[in-house]
Amino acid sequence: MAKTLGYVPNASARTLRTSRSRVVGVLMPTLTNPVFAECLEGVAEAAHAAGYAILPMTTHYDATLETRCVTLMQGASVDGFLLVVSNPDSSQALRQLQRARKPYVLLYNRHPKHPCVSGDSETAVAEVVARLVSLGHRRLTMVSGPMSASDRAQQRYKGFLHGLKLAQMKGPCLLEVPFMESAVETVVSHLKSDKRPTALVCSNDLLALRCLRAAQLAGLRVPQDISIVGFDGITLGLDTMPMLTTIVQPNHEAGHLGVQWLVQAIEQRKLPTPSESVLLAHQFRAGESCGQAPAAYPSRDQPQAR
Amino acid sequence: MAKTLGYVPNASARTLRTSRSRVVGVLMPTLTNPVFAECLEGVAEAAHAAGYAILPMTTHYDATLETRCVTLMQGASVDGFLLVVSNPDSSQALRQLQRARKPYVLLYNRHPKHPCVSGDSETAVAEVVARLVSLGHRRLTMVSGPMSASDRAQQRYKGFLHGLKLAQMKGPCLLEVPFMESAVETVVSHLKSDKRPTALVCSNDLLALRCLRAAQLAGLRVPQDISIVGFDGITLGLDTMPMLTTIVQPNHEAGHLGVQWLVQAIEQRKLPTPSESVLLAHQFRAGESCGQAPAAYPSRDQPQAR
DNA sequence: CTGTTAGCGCTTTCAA
DNA sequence: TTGAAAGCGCTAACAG
Repeated sequence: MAKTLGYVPNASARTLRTSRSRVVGVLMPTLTNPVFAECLEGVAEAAHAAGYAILPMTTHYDATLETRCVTLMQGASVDGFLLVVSNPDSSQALRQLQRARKPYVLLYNRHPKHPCVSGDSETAVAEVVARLVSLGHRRLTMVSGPMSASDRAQQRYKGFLHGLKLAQMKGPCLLEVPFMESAVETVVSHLKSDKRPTALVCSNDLLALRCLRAAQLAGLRVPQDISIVGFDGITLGLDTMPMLTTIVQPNHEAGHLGVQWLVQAIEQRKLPTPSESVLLAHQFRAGESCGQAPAAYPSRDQPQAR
Repeated sequence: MAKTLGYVPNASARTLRTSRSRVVGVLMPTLTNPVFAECLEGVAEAAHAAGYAILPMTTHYDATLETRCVTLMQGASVDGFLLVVSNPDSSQALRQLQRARKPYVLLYNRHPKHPCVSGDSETAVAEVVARLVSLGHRRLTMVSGPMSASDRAQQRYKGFLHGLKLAQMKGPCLLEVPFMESAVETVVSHLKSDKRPTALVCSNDLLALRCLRAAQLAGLRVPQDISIVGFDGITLGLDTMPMLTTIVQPNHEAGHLGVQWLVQAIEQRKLPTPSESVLLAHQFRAGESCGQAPAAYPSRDQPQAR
């Protein structure tokens, strides 16, 4: 028969017969954070290139939902999973996948007992701290979302502590702000306190953007009065004023790699192993939100010449 | 037999038998624009609630890709389509769907011959223009992405023209900036020109954020020296400094409605019809980027007291 | 009303 | 090398 005729193989029949769906499930906390949206685009591209479809779901950082979604995806008989979980250690969803011996790869999470594609957040933040210190900053605050909701926040905080220690500075200051709401006010009041920091290290770019606003609301100029550094490298950070200084992670690429690894595993009928985990290189983007520490100690009590 | 036992029906077998996959294809220009990401979340939620999975793809405003993706999705035998196309009028992909008599619903697009869930961009922009005029603005520029890439841009521009006409103003000024790159510089030089506008009406929020930066680079204070209004109501606009004035569209809800309509059509085995198209109400968010027109004509040649 | 059966379109196996 | 046939798990139709 002429195959020039528009013949399209029936995916369901194939799946039924081979018990392989050529679909990978993708679980992310949210798409509202451009980091994940960008990564998902990468995933979609790579999956498509490999002849796979994707089934994406979002969990809003809710571990219960994670489990529910994974169950749902299993029902849809996906061939493998790409996940960003809240906490690999305690994740019920991951345990479920391990029990079922389903291939999966974690994105952004980093954990010795799971196959992960991630950046080295800890080192990156430590480097940023060193950079800030060399610019004369002595009072740093880390601004973070809820630690419990994300192992990345934890790692980044660890990096912060590490950086401080290397610089032989003490009194780590952590500002943990609630999720979406009122972050700005919290930061503003922190910045109005007596011994405010000269630099904010933010655990992600979305938070950093809010800090940019908070600083200005507090009457501080960025970067003259206070430096602000983000983490993630979302494209939007390029258009803020001042342009956000941040650590850029290859979001797109992370998606690509995750898919490639997972697909390869699926086709070879083996599980991705933790030992093959990939660390992606981060990159510092100078931006404009970060500068020399103000000459005077950043307080009203003792103005002081250079 | 005990159904308490973990029985999970096999989706492929069911699809094969019933020739219904319970999957809807979702086509969007990009996920990097939070508007679409938010909408996709709405779609995902509603689809899940209705027992459907989604298959999302992005086209990057490329009509050729639109067609290719739709073909791909047909191959995956999705039951229906949710699409944001560049231009419904000329869309090859839509023609293909019509020929195949596949149920589909357009999101954000607005066209009399297609089933659409959209906002009334035209009216909304005209209202904004009226608002600006009542604040004393007489020189407005519309900043838009490539008109050809999106019917929304066209409608918004139409609204702009309409608004100007109602206010009996002439000399519509349009600044069409290239896609991602260099938008900022283009705007900066526009703002440095002799008779610069006192207000920028942006065809979307992402562009408005760039204008915020451009204005400041041009040495203008927002909103004292220039007002800037966006369109879309992305969450990020709440955290800029000044907070973005914009028209908020119910992105989440648009996704919900689209899914509900589509699913209903699928289950009743009929096609969504253009006549049932839904117009969603927009909402004005005052923000902080918009104010009274500067007392003096906005130029260096004649400073002038209030 | 309950239980049995044919067949959806594909792949894989086995016979010719 | 090519071709026929079985069967994946489900649902719809039909018989008991």
